[in-house]
Amino acid sequence: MTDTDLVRQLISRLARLDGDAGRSEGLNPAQSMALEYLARANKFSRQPSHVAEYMGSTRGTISQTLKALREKGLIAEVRSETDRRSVSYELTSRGRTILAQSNALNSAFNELSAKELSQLERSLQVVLNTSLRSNGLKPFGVCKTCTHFAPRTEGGFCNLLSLPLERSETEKLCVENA
Amino acid sequence: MTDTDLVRQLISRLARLDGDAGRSEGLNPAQSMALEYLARANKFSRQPSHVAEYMGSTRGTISQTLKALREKGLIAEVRSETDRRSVSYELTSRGRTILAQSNALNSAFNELSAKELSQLERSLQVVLNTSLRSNGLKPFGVCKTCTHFAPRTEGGFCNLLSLPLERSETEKLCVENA
DNA sequence: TGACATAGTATCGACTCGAAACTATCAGGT
DNA sequence: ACCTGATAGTTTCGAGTCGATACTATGTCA
Repeated sequence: MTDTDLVRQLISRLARLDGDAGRSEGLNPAQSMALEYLARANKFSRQPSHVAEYMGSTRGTISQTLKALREKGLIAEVRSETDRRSVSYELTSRGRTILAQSNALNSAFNELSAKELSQLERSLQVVLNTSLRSNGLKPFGVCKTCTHFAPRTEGGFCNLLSLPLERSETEKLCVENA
Repeated sequence: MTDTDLVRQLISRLARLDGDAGRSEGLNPAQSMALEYLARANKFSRQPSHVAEYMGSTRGTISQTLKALREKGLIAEVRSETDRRSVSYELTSRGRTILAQSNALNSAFNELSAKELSQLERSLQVVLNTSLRSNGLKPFGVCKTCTHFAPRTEGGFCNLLSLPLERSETEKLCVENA
């Protein structure tokens, strides 16, 4: 029983508590996670394959999860105009409402000081990025932190997609983040 | 998008990566967690109802999970001699082998210094205990940290069960921990 | 000897999950 | 224009989770 084993088990238990929070709203952990991802991802990163990559799952599985969320009226399909195979999802107003309600774990974090919380965030981020890299998975960081991002007075610019970004976009998750 | 939301999402992603580690051994996250719990719990805390409490699940669900682990030959049933309803489980040698192999996330923690790791452990423990308390769940801490524990030169003594504890027992999880 | 609590199991329906097969669409080369 | 192959999503399968409910067997207390 090492220290890292202990931390791993703490993380597992916390994730279970957190995932169970959405159950009262009729969501299981996978559905909560997909909904949260869609809420945080930018408009280039809301396709089924992106959700699958983020969650470390397969397109087939995520197809089912998105179908469940769609039938519950929490997300809506947006078809691409340039690629007729491509589908994107966005939260309905009901989806946003549900999401805001399922944050049971949040109050527990108040026990930590602002400094402890930011230290916690940094440590978890380091461990996550290392694991993702060693498993060949994408980081899905926010635009601001990306190597393709160039800051502008208002918002920024993505050098990979050659597109200007509004300020709100720069806070969102992106598949292309590197 | 608050800081606590971010930390929650980091925890979810890490837990998924960690849970998936056992899949190559043919275990799903729930099975991994139950196996890890049984490996860490003391002999008074290895009954199906204890596993259910630890995992925040129901006896019915855990009954199925334990059945799967039993059929895979990773745990063995031990019937109580004093209460014929009661069943307890312990790891087989095969179970211990499998458990030792499924620790994919561990190397990522090497990125953190010893100090950062212990700080991380402390913060997570605080948040977990707060959440558990506010949800009316048991902490499942190790004997050493329990209010019923009295240290002795070799091991200790449990004032609740009025039983001496070997040194190795004092490092194990207990249902009665308070 | 009840009445009731407790330990565990079985079953149901909705869902996850990986794997594999499948459809539709797009892109490159000839 | 045509064929080939890649890509985006969906469907289906079997094993399993999960909560809820109903069930059996055993223990406890009056």
